[in-house]
Amino acid sequence: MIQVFNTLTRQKEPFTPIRAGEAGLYVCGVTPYDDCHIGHLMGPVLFDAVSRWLLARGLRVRFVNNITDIDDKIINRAKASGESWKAISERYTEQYFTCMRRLHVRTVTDHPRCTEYIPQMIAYIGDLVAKDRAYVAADGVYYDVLKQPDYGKLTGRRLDDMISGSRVERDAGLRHPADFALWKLAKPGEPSWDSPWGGGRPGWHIECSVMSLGTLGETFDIHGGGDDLKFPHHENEIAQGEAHGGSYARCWMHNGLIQYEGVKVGKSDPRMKDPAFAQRFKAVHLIDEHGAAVLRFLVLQGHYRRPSEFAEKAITAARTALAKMHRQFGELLDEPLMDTGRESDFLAEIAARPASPAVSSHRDGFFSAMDDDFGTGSAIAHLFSILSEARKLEPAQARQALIIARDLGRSIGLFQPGDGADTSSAEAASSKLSAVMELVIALRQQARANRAFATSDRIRDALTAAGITVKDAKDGASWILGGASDQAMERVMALVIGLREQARTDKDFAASDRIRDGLAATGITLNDGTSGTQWTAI
RNA sequence: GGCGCCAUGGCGGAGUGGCUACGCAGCGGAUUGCAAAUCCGUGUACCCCAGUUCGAUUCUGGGUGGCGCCUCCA
Repeated sequence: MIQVFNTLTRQKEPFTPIRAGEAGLYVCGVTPYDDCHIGHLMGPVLFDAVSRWLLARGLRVRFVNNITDIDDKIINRAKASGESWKAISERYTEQYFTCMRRLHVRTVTDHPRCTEYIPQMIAYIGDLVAKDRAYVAADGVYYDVLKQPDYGKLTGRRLDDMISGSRVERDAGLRHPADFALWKLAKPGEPSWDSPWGGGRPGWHIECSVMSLGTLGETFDIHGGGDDLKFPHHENEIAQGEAHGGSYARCWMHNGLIQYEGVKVGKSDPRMKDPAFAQRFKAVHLIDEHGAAVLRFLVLQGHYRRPSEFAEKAITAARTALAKMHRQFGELLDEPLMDTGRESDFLAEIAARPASPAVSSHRDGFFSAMDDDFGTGSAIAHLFSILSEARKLEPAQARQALIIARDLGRSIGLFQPGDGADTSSAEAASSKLSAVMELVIALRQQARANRAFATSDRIRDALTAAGITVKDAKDGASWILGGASDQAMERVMALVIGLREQARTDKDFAASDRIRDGLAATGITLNDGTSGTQWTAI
């Protein structure tokens, strides 16, 4: 039995689908008007894990993640840049999709867009007006909050408090300051759709109510979104939804937000004024820099309801931990995913595999952790324990245990084929090239100073083969890269390792250590194994 | 002013009325030319004060501190 924490009731409740064997999940997506912030991916990653688990537990899941592709922010951006609002929203929507793909978010079934639902929205608003739950004002149609006796029930607030509270401002045209726009009449030059109230566009909130109705029905199982959307967005969705159809989402799930050094990194965070600070939270940048697997692991290691710390230290710790797992999986990590249409069979099959008592007990622990409000952090802890157990087992049994851990992880989107690259050297290669080249040039200069021209020429030849041209000048040497940096890195490292190998063969350990130390200073470590020396970049 | 969340060992982060996750870092040892990786071992932490209890980090009340929302936000 799966338990889910419902924000509406503030307690865990057994998950009982409206239609047996099916689950309807709606998670608020983005308004695509700017580069994707890592916070925008929290919902997709977290709810993808939720969705995968529901699938694994035998439910058919319809997972809707909307795109609010028309909004004031997009229009303002278009006005400022001269680009069309359509081009802007399409570009950033595409970026959002790309980030999701890279983060292995695979379970979303629908991405409805606002602009595809305009007629339905107009009908919906018309219904609210007809029911006297909305009214026409000078600049649009507004929802009448006073007609909703329990308005504010999701976040436990009362209308009176909000007025005295401060920032809700009186507007002469509205019946109540908390009334919100369902339809906004267009000003000249703004995008506009015809409606009974005049040309305009939908207000914020209405799109989610209408698109969830269109995809999942009037009432559905789970509505998710970021913690900051509780108010006013979700509160207003509930108001509309209940005014329209009587009942709306049954269960509300809210994910914690991204923070840096304990403080939320949001739109209006003063720190965001620093371009360098803003840059580090851009999704594309983070994925490039740290790898999707590491980020997914970091997020899943915590609990979905709690904030997620994205300080450098936290990311590094996540990478180290994941790298350790990846190393232990070895080639098992890259084995293809099981092709299974019915996830539950897959999970049942994992549960049925033979395992040592300790492994079996942690496998059970994984199931319980996930069933209890999707405790991914605790579930991952059991994975670590299985790996730890595996080290004590005979090779054949150990392999079985590793496969169990891998497949459990895969049930929530971890350990995908190719993930190893995110924790290995390849990613970091290009940025390290110039640091290593500095060392290589120094080694060559030294060889020349010692009149060891054989070594010096060997270095130049190897660099040439790597696509690097060396130029000697009076005041030192410089180099130019002709080809791809990652390939050059591999070759240069092979050269450096070869040089060190030579020194070791000559028992010149001082020289050998100078090379190791020089590399270590640039963040590259060498591992002398039985099959040769491997290198790893941090 | 209103509503809510959280306080766990050096750090991150689960969890439980008594059996003290997990990861990172640290320390000791094995291994290694030296390292790295790996392996073995190692740390009785739970904001403060009352109360309930045989027993509380875990429950109740109060306090303190941090954070979030009440404006745009995922």
